[in-house]
Amino acid sequence: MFSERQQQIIEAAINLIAEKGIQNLTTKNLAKNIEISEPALYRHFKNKLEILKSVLDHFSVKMKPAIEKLNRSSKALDKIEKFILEHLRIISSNPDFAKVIFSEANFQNEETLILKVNNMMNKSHKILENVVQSGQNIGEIRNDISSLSIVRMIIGSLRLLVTQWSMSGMIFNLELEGKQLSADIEKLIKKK
Amino acid sequence: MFSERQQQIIEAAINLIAEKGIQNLTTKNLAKNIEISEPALYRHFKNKLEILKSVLDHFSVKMKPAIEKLNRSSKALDKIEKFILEHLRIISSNPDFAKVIFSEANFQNEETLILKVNNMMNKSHKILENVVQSGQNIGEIRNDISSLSIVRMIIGSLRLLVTQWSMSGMIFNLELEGKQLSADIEKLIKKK
DNA sequence: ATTATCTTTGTTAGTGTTCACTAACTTGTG
DNA sequence: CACAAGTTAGTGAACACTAACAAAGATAAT
Repeated sequence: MFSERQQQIIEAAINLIAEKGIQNLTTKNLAKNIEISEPALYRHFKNKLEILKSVLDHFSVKMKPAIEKLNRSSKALDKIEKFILEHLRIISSNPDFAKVIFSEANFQNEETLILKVNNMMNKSHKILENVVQSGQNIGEIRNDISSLSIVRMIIGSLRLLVTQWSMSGMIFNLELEGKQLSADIEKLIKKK
Repeated sequence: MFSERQQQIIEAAINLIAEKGIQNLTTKNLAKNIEISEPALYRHFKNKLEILKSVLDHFSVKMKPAIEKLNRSSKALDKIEKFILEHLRIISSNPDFAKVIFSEANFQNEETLILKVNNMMNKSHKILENVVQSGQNIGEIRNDISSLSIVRMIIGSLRLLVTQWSMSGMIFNLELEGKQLSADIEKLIKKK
């Protein structure tokens, strides 16, 4: 799909965003980062917007395993734990991703980018909601609480954890902290 | 503290950010919005950074009641409910705030702005953590779960709810949805 | 096998636009 | 007549992007 040069550009773009935010992503910085001239970028992407779209696609591909691995578990609670830990594992080993996630909101101006981000978010929310609902149906998860609230708490706390990790300069072990969070969530929503 | 003109500029800045994101906040747009010339802005603020700082200060002042009202309740669970509902009430009646919250992350580049945002967040997190901990101590809140996890779930789901409300174009009733969330959180963390 | 041509990927130099901000001057008010 | 608050005109810097040309390899005709 993407040529080597294109991948190089995408990765450089992510680096630049992670370093100093989205406003650090300029064609000048991008070109300097991979040591080609600025116009050479336009041999590989139509314009800057296409680069940003490709960053999101790259992002979405890298995050895929976090959802695909869910089916390997049979229990709902195990799936939820995997959902949390796999997300954190991927972010942990691609720390730049954490910063790009927060820049998402900065993409506000471009209609197509907003749509892309919304679709990505909605997709994983729906998958998790299905897991929670079927867990409630088979009596694994308490059903005196709406699945929507449970999903909001899981994804909300997950996102906040990543935010805190990123803003703290990544000083704590994200995956370890995630295990604690995951265990606590399980305690709360498990049906006794 | 702020002159009338300064307040007018701050409010216009928030409008612009809410409308099309932080990159929509230009001196040109700001001037046009309040129908003065661009240089006139500099009679009231040293530069654009000072305007952004003032936006955050304005924000912080407006959000204050959400925390100050906590003391009127005696029970921890009531305080948590108030924490959630007051935040949502303020955001609900100042819808532009929701968008500005997400632009927070875009302030990345300016050291002083990051500090301001971090301080604001940390302050309310700590207050809520104290509420949770004393609730655990007096046996109102279950203590088989760390207060950190509980706080993360409350604030995480609160932020996500606001994000979803804002991204959906504010199509649902934020306060109503907040009541549901608050009730569900209470069910989960209440000691029986 | 050699030559001719096309395509890909790069370069240097420069475009117009937008940005935050300033200089210098003006006007209204106490 | 001092001062606060406005104006018009314009600054250099940064931005995304383009025009024109160069080099090198692949393809194809002779």
